[in-house]
Order: sequence, then structure tokens, then C-alpha cells
Amino acid sequence: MRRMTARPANAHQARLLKLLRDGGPHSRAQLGDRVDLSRSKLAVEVDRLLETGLVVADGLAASRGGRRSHNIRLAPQLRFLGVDIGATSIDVAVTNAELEILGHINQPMDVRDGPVAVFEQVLSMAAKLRASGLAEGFDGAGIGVPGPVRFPEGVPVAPPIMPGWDGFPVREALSQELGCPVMVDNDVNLMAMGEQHAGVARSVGDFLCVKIGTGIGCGIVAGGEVHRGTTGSAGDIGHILAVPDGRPCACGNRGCLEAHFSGAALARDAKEAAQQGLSVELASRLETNGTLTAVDVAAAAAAGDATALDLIREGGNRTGQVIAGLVSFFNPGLVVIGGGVTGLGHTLLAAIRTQVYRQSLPLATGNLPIVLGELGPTAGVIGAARLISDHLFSPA
Amino acid sequence: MRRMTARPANAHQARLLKLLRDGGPHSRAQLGDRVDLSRSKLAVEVDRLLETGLVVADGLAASRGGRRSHNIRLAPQLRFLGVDIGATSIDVAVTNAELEILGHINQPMDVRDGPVAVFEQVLSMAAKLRASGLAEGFDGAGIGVPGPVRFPEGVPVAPPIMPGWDGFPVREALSQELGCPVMVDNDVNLMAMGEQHAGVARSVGDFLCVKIGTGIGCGIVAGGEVHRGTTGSAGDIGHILAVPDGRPCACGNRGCLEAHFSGAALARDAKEAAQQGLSVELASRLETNGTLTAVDVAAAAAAGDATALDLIREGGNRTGQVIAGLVSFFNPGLVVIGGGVTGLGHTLLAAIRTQVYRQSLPLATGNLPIVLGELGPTAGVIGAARLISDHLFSPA
DNA sequence: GCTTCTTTGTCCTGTGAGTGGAGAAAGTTG
DNA sequence: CAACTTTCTCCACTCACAGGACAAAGAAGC
Repeated sequence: MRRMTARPANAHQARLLKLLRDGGPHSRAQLGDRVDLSRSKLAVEVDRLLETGLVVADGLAASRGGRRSHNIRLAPQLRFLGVDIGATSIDVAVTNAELEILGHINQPMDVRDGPVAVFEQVLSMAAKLRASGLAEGFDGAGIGVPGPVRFPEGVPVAPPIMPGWDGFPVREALSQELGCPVMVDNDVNLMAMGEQHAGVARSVGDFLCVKIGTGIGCGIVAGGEVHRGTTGSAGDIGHILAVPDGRPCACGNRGCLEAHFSGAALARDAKEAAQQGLSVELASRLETNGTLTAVDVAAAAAAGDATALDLIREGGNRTGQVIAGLVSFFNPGLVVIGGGVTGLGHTLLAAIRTQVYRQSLPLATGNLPIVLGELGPTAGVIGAARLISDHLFSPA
Repeated sequence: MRRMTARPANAHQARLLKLLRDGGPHSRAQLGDRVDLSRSKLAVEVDRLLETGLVVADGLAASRGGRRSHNIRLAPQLRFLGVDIGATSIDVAVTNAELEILGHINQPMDVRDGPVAVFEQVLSMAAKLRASGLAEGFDGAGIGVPGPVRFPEGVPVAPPIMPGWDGFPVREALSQELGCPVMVDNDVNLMAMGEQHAGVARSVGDFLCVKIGTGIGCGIVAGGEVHRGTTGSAGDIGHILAVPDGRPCACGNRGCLEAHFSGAALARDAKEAAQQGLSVELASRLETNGTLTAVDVAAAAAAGDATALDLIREGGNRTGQVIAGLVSFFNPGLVVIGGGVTGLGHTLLAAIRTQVYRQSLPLATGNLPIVLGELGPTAGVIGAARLISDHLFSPA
């Protein structure tokens, strides 16, 4: 089957496509209410989009007291692939053109196995989704990697936690394999875009999206646009100093936030506590599983374990202190907390809130919601689909 | 004399005006090389601008081997007023439409005297400049105040160091008095715009501009645009935690950056050191002047006084630590240090650089210049003129 | 001084974008 | 079945803009 070949010919068409993507099917009249074009001009552009096959008119909507309108919608056979490569697992999902997830699979994997192995995995997951009948092919793919990316070229640069990926032409390679356009970004930026598109950050212009997983990072959205920085490393807050002369960090410094709180740090601290006999709960879990992860700490905390709660509270305080500084600096309208450790739930959130509200100025925090992400593990893949659709739904 | 009444009628005209502002006089042919319009269309728009009086054609340029070209330039009688209200002094300047400073005066003044007294002062300074023959009137004015501003309305909000200004309609009041359009912004943002227009930050898309004066703040430019945040308080880095359980700050917390380093903190620390007999140099200055300021510390440091140098180094380290975090977060392409304490010069800069280069990741600092501002006290007033000219040179 | 070439600026016409109104199509309501 | 609504189409007119022809003005060579 032939995939999407056309691109919008002008800004009007791009606007219409994004409207249909974000708001679902519209009649011509409804579109006219939202785009500030005359009905005649609108009809021309819609007709041209229909000709290209990017949108279709299917069926008539119910009458609202007059002639029934045609439903204009994005071509239903369009398929985007969203890929979210984490430090320890891979998420792959298929969406339609409205970025609704049609199928989603997750598999554990270590990025440090290198790009070749990871690519093989991603391709086999994509093939699985295709084989299940959800897609005959992909019109575009977005992919997130856990490190800085030179965005225009789609190439990871100097990624600390994924050696072997430096300079690997992710965009080009994946595009070749899948036979469709590909865009690459940092996983944290994609999570932010996901929450912006379909989560808690809808209609917020300036917000921060803090992702606490194996590491810790922050997606920055300013004026509705992701801020990536000069070298693509913006939002890399894991190595901000959190504790003067604190724990040694993999980066060579001491006291980095990531060394004190992150999925990895939490697991390490929990293990230490268990071995020191501070927590029966954690010790028994260590006994059974042979190791501990953030999930164990969350379970222990849920069971009322004081040590686990302390660890979470302490980590939340550290994180909150750093976020407080970022809030003073950036003055966002919303802070979203997401990533693997969101399972720690309210305890974590409360600690973060306390620090931020206490340390930042009232003007910046007065009306500042600090909330958990709404989309969980789907934020990344939705963001990835959004990334490529933003690209494809822009004039060539 | 009648002032500027017209505004550009469309985006093309706006583009042309900004080109003439930033690049000086051009011939029609030169303009054509820079705006991607046909010569015919360009001629039409230039003619319209000539009709409005916003630009004039005066004289012929030297021939470059063919017909001589007409010089097209912004109307020479246009005048902008740039006002920079600091915590302890006021700068007022007149510029032409190319934002060149024609006259500049500075007077000491305490913002805490309140808006009415400060306004009187500003108006008398403006009158003085007008009386000196530099301007017959003003076509627009930009004004910076040392606190957060609700930008669209031009009203200060909850300004910590300028009680009495909260909610004062600066824009409206000044516009009434001067009889011209006025735009209001935070003084730090204007400094950033000044350095962007005519200083070290030309042609840098993402940069930070740290202003260390009585307080400490940071102008944020992302994608060429000033980031003001949700409530206009972005860049308020003075109250980021720099020293856990450190010195008490006026904001009620402890250990804020501003409590440890700023013009005021430096003066306080110098006085303490002098009184404790740690520095003969500082003590003698305290004796003669009755008080100490950052200028005294700078002089003592220049004279080789170890205590003064230590104070500067220590403050630079604190500031550098905070900036290091911001660099990791924002990944700017340039950091500019400005404000009153730039007199502390290389000692301060060296300390800041050391901390940033040591603590931020190589990818973010690899090619990151950290430099002193180029414009000194004129950055603010140039930025103010730029602010209003950006407004007036945009389609109405 | 004359020709040729270069550069600058103007004029004119064709094309396509876009608006707004008239009216057809297809409903609902009484 | 008439009256009213809503949706969509068609058409004529306006304006933005490009591109080529050409005029104006000067430089360089003979």
C-alpha cells in the first residue's frame, strides 16, 4: 500500500491538518470558525487536501437545524510510529493521524548494548505491531533517546549514559530501515510534548516537565515550543549541584542531583538500608528478588515502611530544592513530574511541593500547579508521534 | 513639531524598518538583497514608507560602476527615550531611530522613594535632554524597572525591592506625561536586549545576561526572544538557594544567592571585614567615606588587598555555582555578566568561569563564552529604546 | 566623444491568492 | 407546505506579487 506522499502546500493547509489532528473531525463550517479564512478560500484549501488524500470526507454529521455537514477528517489509514528508548526499556507504539494509540508494546533492554542491538529490537517491535494488523506501513516515525541530540540532524551527541551512540546517525538509519521520514529528540522533550498534546499540559504555554527515571532530566517548553538549547543539552538537570560535597557522581563531580535521587540512586540507597538492617520490609524484598528497584521502594512505602518513606521524602526534598531554583529562574505556569518514579506518588510530590513553595518567591509560585504526569509510559510515544506529525504537517 | 504617527502597514514594512534600524542606510538594491521580495514589490513598499515619513531618501551614494543609488534611511528626526530605573540611580537617554545614543544622563535616586517622586525625576531628566536640543519631542519611550512586570499592561507586580510600585500603571502614566507610546519591562531584560542589539550578544539566539547590581537578576533570551515567564518574574535568580542554611535574606529564607553576593551584600561583608580589622585598606576607606560600596571593594582589590580579593572570589564562586546550574538547565550559547559590580572585573569573572566550567557538563560548556557586558551602563537604555522601537516597528 | 557594459530604479502586465455576496442544497419547525 | 437555518458552492472582483522590459545614470575602453 502506498504511504503518505503529500505534504501541506502552504501554511493554511498545515494549520488545518493540525486542527484536525488535535481536535478530531470537523465540518467545513467548524473549520471556518477557527482559521480566519473566508469560506470560499477555506473550501479551496480543503478540496486540495482532499485531492492529496491527506484528509477524507466521510459521512454526514447530524443536522443542527439545517443542512447536514460533511465530516472532514485526517486520512484514517495514516500511521505514525512512536519510539521511546529509555535507559532500561523500549516503548514502541502505533498511532493514527490523530495521535491516538492503536497499539503499544514495551520490552526491557539496556541502551548500553549499543545502537545496533537496540535498533534490531526496535525494528522487530515495529514489525510485530505491523504484523498484528494495526498498520500496513508507517508514514512517519518519532524516536526519543535518553541523551542530548543534535536536533536538526537527528544525531545523539556525547550522551553520558549511552556510550556507543555518540554520532550514530539515528535519523538516517531508522529512516532507511522503515522507509519513512524520522525525527529524533531527547526522551524528556518527547515526554513534555506528550503531556502538552494529550496530558496535563494542554493549553499551557510555559512549563517544565521533570522526568525522574534511571536518570533525571527536564523538558522545557517556552511559548509553546520545546527549548533545546544551543547544543541540544538543555534540561540536563541531573548534574546540577544538589548537595555540596555530596555523593560522588558518574560525571566526576560530587553532589549532583542524580547521584542523590533518581531510580538508580534510590535503588542503591534502599539496598544499603536493607543491608544495614534499617528496614525489615526492604530486606525481605532484597532477599526474594536478589536486588531492589524503585518499584520495591514504592511498594514498601505503600506498606507503610518508614525507611522507604524517608528515602522518598529525602529524595523529593533534594529534587524540590533544585526545581525551586528552576522555577525562580524560568517562572513556568506548570510543573509536571513524570518518569519511572511517579509510582512513588503523593509522598514524592508532597516533598517536592513543600520545597518549591517554601523556597521560590510567591509571585512565581502563587498560582503554580505541581502535578504528576497524566499519561505515564505513553507520554513518550505520544510525544514522539507528535514530533513527526508536527514535521510532516508543516509545509515542505 | 509633529511626532511619528504612522506605523508599518504590514510585515514587509516592519521588516524593512528593522533592517534600516539595525543596519543603517541601505539602497533599494541592498534592501532587495535582504528581504526576498521582487524589486517591484519592494519599490512599492519603500514608496509607501516614504509617503508616511517613516523613512526618507536623502542623497545619492557613490557609484559602484553603474547608476548611483539613493540612500534610504529612517527619518532622522525620530527620537526614542530610554529610561533605566535602577535600585539606586536613574539613567535616561535619547536615541535616534537607529538606537544610537545622542545624549545620556544619570542621577542617583532611591526607587523606594516611590513612583511619584521617581517619575518627577525621570520627567525632569527627559526635559533636560529635550532642552539641550537633542529632541523636540519623543516618538516613543522604553522604561525598565528593577522588578517583575506584567508585560502586556506595563505594570510592576509584587516588586520586592520597590514597595509602593505594586500595580502602579507605569506605562499609562508615562505615556500620558510624555504624549507618546511607552513600553515597560524588567531592567534585566532590557540589559539583555541592549547587549543583543549593540553589544556582545549580537547574533546569539540563546543567551543569559546576569546583572549583578544592588540585587541580582538574569535576562533570558531564547530563540532571539526575551523569555518573561508566566507572571513576568522569570530570571529572578537572586533568591535561588546558594548556601544551605546560609545568611538570612530579606525574602525570609536563608542562603539566597542575593544574601551572599550582590552589591549590597558585598558592601555589608566589606564593612564587617573592615570592622573586624581584617583589612587595613577597607578600614581606611570606611574611615574616610563613612560607608563602603562595591566600588570601594573594587578599588581595594585593584590595590591588591587580599581580603577584598577574597570577598570577590567567594562571591564569584557562589554566583558561578548558581550559573552552572542554569547553564546545565538552559544550555545557552553565551553568558553575559553585567551590572554595577562589573567593576570587579577579571577576578569576579575568573571565579564564575571556574565554577561553571567545573560543574556543568562538557557538552554545555564546551563552547560557552562567559564574558563581561560590552555596553556598561548604556545597555539598559539602549535595550529600552530597542523595546519601544520593536513595538513601533511592528504592524499596528 | 562615442560605444559598451554595469548597476539602479521604474513601469507594466499576467497570475494566483483571497474576499464577499448570491444562491443552491439540505435540513428542521410549525 | 411555508418559513427559517445551516452548510456548502459558485462567481466576480480586488489586491499582492513576480518577472520581464526598459529607462536612467554612471564607468571603462577605444
